[in-house]
Amino acid sequence: MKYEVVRRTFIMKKDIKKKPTEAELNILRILWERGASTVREVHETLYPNNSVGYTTTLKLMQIMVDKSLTIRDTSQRTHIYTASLAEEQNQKRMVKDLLQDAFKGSPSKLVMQILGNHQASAEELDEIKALINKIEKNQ
Amino acid sequence: MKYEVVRRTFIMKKDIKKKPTEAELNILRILWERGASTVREVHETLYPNNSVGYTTTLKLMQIMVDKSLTIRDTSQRTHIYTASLAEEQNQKRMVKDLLQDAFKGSPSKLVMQILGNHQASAEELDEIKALINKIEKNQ
DNA sequence: CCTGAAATACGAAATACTTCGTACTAAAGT
DNA sequence: ACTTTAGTACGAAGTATTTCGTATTTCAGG
Repeated sequence: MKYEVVRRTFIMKKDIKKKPTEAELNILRILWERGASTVREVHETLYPNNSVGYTTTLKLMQIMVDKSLTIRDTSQRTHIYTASLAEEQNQKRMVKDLLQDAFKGSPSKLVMQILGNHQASAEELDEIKALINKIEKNQ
Repeated sequence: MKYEVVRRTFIMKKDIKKKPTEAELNILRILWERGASTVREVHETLYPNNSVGYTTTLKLMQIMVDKSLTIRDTSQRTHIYTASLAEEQNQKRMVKDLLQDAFKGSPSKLVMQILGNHQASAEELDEIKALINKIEKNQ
């Protein structure tokens, strides 16, 4: 029996998710924190003393729509933006990069560095230990 | 749009070491790995197939001297470069940034993310647990 | 309807980062 | 001494990213 191979060809220039730039990440952080927001809301949260102009934020957020980092609802005059990249996805990528770039791919070295340099509560430490125990059981 | 623009200009301390760029970090990695090296050594390690020109690497390493990211010994015709930023210092900064930028400053969240997504050996996990126990005793 | 505030659209300047070409210099081999 | 080779110096082109100015649009209040 022959199977018809149905190949869907996407012209997906727009769908390639490039790593967000520094400025884009700042905006994503606000969107993750606040949820769907207008340009003005993002702008005022990010630059309470207008250290950059409103149109700068606007432009950036428009670029992010092009790059598919955000989605926007244009049904009203004032557009509403939402992060399309999930916060967790981004965390995953950033950790992967850091691991690669600065810790020669060794997760344990990275973990030891964090624990050695940053305060965590007793509860948090226990939680981590519990996770380790769980991992050890499964492997 | 008429907004009163009130901008604040921050004047930065001059001796603050700026964060190395992507390309600079690539070079630093080689220097940390190999120790003191010539431009040619770094270049050939980094681009074994000459995907970028020699003078590009040279220029970058010269810029890094300006920024005090490296030190160089010019007593011989062929200069010898050394990383002035220690690898550990850099790791510390990068982790701090990641924590700040993507994990709302919560080290335990970050640790959990790493352990959940990256394979570590039983020995490494034990090592981490040992460290946690030590921390718990001291706090 | 008109006007003005508040929004979007968009080109382009400004800045930051990377790459390269060319000039020059010192050392080594002939 | 002369030529080749391997190095540095450095301006400037090429990209990527960020910022802004100006034009245009929409809507609400008089």
